[in-house]
Amino acid sequence: MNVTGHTRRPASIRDVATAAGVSYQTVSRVINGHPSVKPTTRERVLAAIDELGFRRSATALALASGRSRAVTVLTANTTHYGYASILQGIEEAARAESYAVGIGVLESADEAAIAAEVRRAADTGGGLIVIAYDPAGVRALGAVPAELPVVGVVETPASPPDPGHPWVWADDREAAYQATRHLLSLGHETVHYVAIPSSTRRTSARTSGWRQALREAGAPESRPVQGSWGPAGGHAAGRKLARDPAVTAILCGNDDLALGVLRALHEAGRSVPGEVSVAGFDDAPHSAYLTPSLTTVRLDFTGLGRSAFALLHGVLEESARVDPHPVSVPELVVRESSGPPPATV
Amino acid sequence: MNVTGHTRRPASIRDVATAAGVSYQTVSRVINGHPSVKPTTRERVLAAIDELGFRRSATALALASGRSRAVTVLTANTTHYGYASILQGIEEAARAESYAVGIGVLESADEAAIAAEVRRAADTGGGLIVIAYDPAGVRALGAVPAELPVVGVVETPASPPDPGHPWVWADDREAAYQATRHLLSLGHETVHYVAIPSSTRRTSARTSGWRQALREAGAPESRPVQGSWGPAGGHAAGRKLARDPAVTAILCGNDDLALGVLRALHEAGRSVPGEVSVAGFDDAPHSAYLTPSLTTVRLDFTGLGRSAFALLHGVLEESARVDPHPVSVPELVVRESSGPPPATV
DNA sequence: GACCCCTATGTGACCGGTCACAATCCTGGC
DNA sequence: GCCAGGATTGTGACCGGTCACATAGGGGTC
Repeated sequence: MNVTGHTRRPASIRDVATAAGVSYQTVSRVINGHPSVKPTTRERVLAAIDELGFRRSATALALASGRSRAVTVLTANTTHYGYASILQGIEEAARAESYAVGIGVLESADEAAIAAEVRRAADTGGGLIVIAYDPAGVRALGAVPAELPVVGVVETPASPPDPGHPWVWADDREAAYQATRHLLSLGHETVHYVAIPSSTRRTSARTSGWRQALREAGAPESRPVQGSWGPAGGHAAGRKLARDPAVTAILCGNDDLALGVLRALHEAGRSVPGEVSVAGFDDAPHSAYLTPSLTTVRLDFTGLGRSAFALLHGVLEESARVDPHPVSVPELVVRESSGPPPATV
Repeated sequence: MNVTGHTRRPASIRDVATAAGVSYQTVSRVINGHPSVKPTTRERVLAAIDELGFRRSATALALASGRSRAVTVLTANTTHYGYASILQGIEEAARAESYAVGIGVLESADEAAIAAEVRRAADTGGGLIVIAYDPAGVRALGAVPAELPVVGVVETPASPPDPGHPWVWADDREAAYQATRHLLSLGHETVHYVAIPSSTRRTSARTSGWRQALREAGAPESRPVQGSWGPAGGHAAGRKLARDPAVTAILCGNDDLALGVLRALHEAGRSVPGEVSVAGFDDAPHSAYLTPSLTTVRLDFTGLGRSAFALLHGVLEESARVDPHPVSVPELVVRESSGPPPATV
């Protein structure tokens, strides 16, 4: 029955209190579901709340109680498929717990800029989730003050930049291992690798999974070709590889790189999968519709995001602690872009 | 010189005040750059701030002053290229003005769910930007209470769902018009259209731009084929169109749809652009690397996001009002997927 | 009937800032 | 030397909630 007219200041608990003829504390008890409130009183208060259109101020709640029910996600990018999916997963889980989701983009990998961004995020209050798949993210994770509740979404669980912080990860190493084994099992002598920018100075999880598969098979190892995140990087790398007739199988650090590689091979007149097999990483939505459709490894980014939030939620609230390090299992998706090597050598 | 040890409560302005030997109000004046503070005093306060590592609480600021320096972006999706790019643009502009960016995903188009999400966003305080490219977004924009500062990113400026709210838009109509003209100019008798889900019950801006070009050229008009957002929808639509030998040119509502169409044509054995020309919409990063590379219309989504924020910023703060309805000019990008129709009919 | 405990409710202080107003200091003009 | 008036600085109340503690009524129990 909200027949109010003018744009006026929203109702506070004191407004509700006077309307219901009780004290503000009683109103507070009602909205918090405190047990010892007489049913009739509760009814009266609820009616007043309804009539005045009262909504509890998140700001005041945060200030008074300390707990803010908010997460800020720090990421280097929002447009890449993997990042965007993780974000979507976080948002989904956060919404279910009625947490607010904030986002901060780490535009530059510059120490000072990152520190500033981390401070800004910290000012917001609440928890932090840092997507640390790239140098900027890794630095940001490292720059988070120890007392702040934070969860990292990392590439390599073996080397968390800051041991005090919990993290989630997808098993990239296993995924790369599987993809490489798949290519080797088709008969390729070896597999070349086009890498995404490494998150650390050391080799990435994807790189080491690839290498491990080669070693186990006794296949010759080549240096990974350094790519970027997008198709342009893959295209450049693909041009180099296309010139080498010995190259018959290429694993790419993500599907966008693979797309660029595919294009470069096409331009060089090398057929896929006839002459060269290509495998991607991530199973982006478009990969199934490329021509040739792309063999890749599917990772559950959305689930990863949800896990990250669940973990943070556990850190923030005593209530439901969760399994510290959930791992999603990668799934090899074989499509048209991979096949046996050319018959004769 | 922050040699503090334990994890203790962050410093407040009163802590700074006692440390500097002044009143809390003076500290407030210093952090707000108020002119009438004696330089020596200011120095002392700044030193204390530095030493205690003081950071002004955004929460307390918001509560006390009312202004919250925050934007919440409401969107149906974060993973699609266009949406993600708009978001990135908003974040970029917001960061420059040191605004916090929140995000809420409209998972369902259900009225109640949307209303709940809008309320949640409103609770956060600050401004709202609603990406109203789809039914969920349009509804959300409509559900925003009149007193809330909000900017819509809409598809069709002609019919803003709520006239009270300002909006920005990219000239989708012009873009579709250009793309259609391009295909017609190559000699195609007509152009078929695979549509994205319309944001309104009426036809979308893209649809009407396409139709206008057909009318002006006196080309026969067909009913738009209803697609979805992703490549799967395009694939389904493409299969239908591939069966009709009269179809020689297809415009798609976005690049993902075009990808699906391309794939369907390939599977049906119809060559692109030999037998059929295809054009997309948006110029997603991967479109240049497809085979054939995709003719499309580039839209400056990031710029659109920046404009949206600028507009909201103007609404929120008296200071710098901006040009109410900035429009970015679409740019036709001709690539391999479009060409003249087959020689004989 | 005194005593105790539990239920139901109210009161004052506080979270960390801002705002409006009062109080003090200093300086120039006459 | 006195006073107006701007420059500086301080005080109390408030934003909208929460928290810790006090207060008033009922039942039991002995």
